[in-house]
Amino acid sequence: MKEGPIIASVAALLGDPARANMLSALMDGRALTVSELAVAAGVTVQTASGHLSKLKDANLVAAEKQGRHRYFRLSGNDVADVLEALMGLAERTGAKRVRTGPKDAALRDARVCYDHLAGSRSVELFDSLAARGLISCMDAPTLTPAGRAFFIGFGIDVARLEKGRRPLCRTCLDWSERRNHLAGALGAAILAEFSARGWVRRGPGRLVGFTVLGQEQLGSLFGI
Amino acid sequence: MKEGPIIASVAALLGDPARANMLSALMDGRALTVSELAVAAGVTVQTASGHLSKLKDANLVAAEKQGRHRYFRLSGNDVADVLEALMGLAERTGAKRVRTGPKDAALRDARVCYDHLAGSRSVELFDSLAARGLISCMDAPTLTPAGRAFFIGFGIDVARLEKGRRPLCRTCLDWSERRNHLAGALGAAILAEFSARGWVRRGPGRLVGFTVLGQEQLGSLFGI
DNA sequence: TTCATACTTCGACCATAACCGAAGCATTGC
DNA sequence: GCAATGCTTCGGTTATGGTCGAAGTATGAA
Repeated sequence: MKEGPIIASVAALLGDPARANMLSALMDGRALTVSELAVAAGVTVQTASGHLSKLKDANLVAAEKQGRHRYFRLSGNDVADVLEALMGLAERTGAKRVRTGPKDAALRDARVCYDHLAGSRSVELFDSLAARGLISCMDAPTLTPAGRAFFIGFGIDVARLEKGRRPLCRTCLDWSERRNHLAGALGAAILAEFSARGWVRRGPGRLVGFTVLGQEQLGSLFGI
Repeated sequence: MKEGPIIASVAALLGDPARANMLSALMDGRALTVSELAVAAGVTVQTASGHLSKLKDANLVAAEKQGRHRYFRLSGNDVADVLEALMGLAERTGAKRVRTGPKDAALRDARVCYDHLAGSRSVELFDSLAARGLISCMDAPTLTPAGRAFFIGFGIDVARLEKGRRPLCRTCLDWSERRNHLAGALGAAILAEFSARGWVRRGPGRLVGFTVLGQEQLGSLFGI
């Protein structure tokens, strides 16, 4: 029953403000350089470098060298998921937010969670997909034949996604809504397709805004 | 975008080995005294007392006084969920277990997650319920009319559960299986009923063992 | 080659907090 | 009442780790 320490080592890494800020900055799925992350965390580069090597040793982030830059990204979707879950817990237990910005409401509406959509719009989308029988849900959500046809028609190469190592459908507990939204390869592909169609536009950080076109299409296609 | 610190304060609390051990000990849903938790964490009572007041201030645990004892329990299911998620992440990223005990395999099979079942048996149960149309799944799992009838027949007072503040069905990401199992009021009620029927027996800590009767019934009722 | 940029390593400093011994309350039992 | 148990508070020690300045390495540009 000595599983305490195993979680402590990971949690301790997330428990430092500087590292937490860096990981938060990475939650939009982009890869950032050491200097960018240093700014995000409000520390010097050498401090950031030290933090990042610890995160790398723990496999929470992955590094990629490109010229004289070194790009860091989260090592996987599950890291983002845990961060979301921690935000939810912090919210529920009333950990005081340092400074609740004006972007907060917009973030609750729609944001990026690593590589897929999160926020109230995303939860509604999940509901709609399930209600229309495009997705069925066992222990993990599954794409129905109807859903498969729908998304192929929508322009998503479902067959390619299915070939990948990554599960097609996953649930992810939404930080602000405390309900599930769709993650996994399909979740990522949907965001990519929305973006390609000009339905959404990336804002600073994790922020995502739906365009007028996007709002219309979301309404007519999914009834949201 | 300063949401880093908000998660850092919670994560820092989980990041101390002594506190992590105490929280792990509480994951079986029981309430424990300060002295018991001190033993579990391997520290003196006064140290444990200090840790517990911090956890209490952060609303991660709740305290209840009974005579000269003070009982602590997790403040909610979501705390246990986050701990499970952290264990999953630690597992995936290869944080070395300090000492992988012989109970490990048994724990993967069936264990308690705060107040409901977790482990491979639990995931299989969820699958079976969904496959039989007793539960349908939108963003959160929902009890179907057939499922409602089934569980009433099973001896669970579904109406009473529905009246409570707590959601009837919830998913919880299984640490060992990395798939969802059933949580929420129904999940808790199922464990209670299994226990009352003598299908399962609590072992030390989070361990749960299925009795011979339980195995048979699980097979005939759910095909597991 | 020389310079500039991006990053890492080293060393020293400092603050936080984990820890325990000792003492102080509170509750129960005798 | 007095003793015993369970827990909390206080004080002092210790050490872990976050921080930055300075120096070192690697890559790219002039």
